[in-house]
Amino acid sequence: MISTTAEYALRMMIALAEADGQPLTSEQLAHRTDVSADYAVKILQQLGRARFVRAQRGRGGGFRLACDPHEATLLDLVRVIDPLDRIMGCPLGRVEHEGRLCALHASLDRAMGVLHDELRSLSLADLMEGPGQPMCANGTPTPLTVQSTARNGSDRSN
Amino acid sequence: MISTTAEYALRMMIALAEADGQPLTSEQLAHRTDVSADYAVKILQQLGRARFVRAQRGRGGGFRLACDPHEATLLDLVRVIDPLDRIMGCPLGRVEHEGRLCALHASLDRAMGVLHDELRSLSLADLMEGPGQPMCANGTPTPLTVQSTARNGSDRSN
DNA sequence: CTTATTGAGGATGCTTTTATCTTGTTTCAG
DNA sequence: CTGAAACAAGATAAAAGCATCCTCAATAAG
Repeated sequence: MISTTAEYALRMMIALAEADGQPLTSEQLAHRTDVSADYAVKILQQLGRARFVRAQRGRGGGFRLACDPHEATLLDLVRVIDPLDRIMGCPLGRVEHEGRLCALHASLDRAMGVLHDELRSLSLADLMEGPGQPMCANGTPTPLTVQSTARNGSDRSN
Repeated sequence: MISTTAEYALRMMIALAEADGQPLTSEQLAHRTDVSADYAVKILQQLGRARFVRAQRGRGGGFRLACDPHEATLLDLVRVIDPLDRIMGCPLGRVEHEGRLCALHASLDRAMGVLHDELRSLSLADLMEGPGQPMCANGTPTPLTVQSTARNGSDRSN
């Protein structure tokens, strides 16, 4: 659904938001979010070009949040990395489907729509954990493991 | 959101559903759905192993639908190709987040949940076009072009 | 000014996904 | 039985995503 790089970006944005204005070096961010230091820099550069963070070079430098955590939505942040585009016209270029997508693409676009809505409904501030609840990642390097659910309706235990 | 291979799979399943029981060769399917013939076979094999289609070898053979178009959901079909997994436990393996995901992963899982719901709400039959409305793909090879929407609420013109 | 610190950005390599190629097996017609 | 039609499956190749490495530029301390 979203790329691993996009998840890294979200983790680092959360870490920066929790740092509350204080600059963090790429090394610190990488360690806190369990992202490799080299790759973290690359992602932070993309976030910088999108104006979500500001970088300060040299001694005492680092990265600081450059947006209001209550304003920046998950959708905004994810889309810095993943296009996550709505389907605007027939991907196959069929003229008769312009302005009126076929059932397949209309459905896929609708799915993208609900995904957009969901990701837009949450801000960076919503993802900040309280002081006692550390974010998922603080220097515990572990392999990524994810499992599958069969066919259960909705199931939002949150 | 979903891979191009998954979209190919959906296109071919629609073409098979519209063929109404009549077997279609991989060549015919590839042509109708604008997928390369070689790659189409690979995807059809995956759909066959998942029991959504049945293959008949030899002269006069081809692929036939092996499921009820009203029963097979988009979710079922897409997941033959893309895992599209819910997040069951902390992807970073943090013990304190097992059974209770952190805000980030809870949110990403919720987004995956609404995507599941949306894709599960539609069946293969829902994607079949009427006789006058040909599916998006009938031998018009054109590059895939998709565009982006800025920040517009919901926007389900469907 | 020199040096240490820190981000910027290009080059490179590894892995996964996407796509193609080649060989084999099944099936039917003649 | 032979040959053509058609799927099966492994090997290979090309492209995209993920990750690392190296050199350069900016900044601050001494």
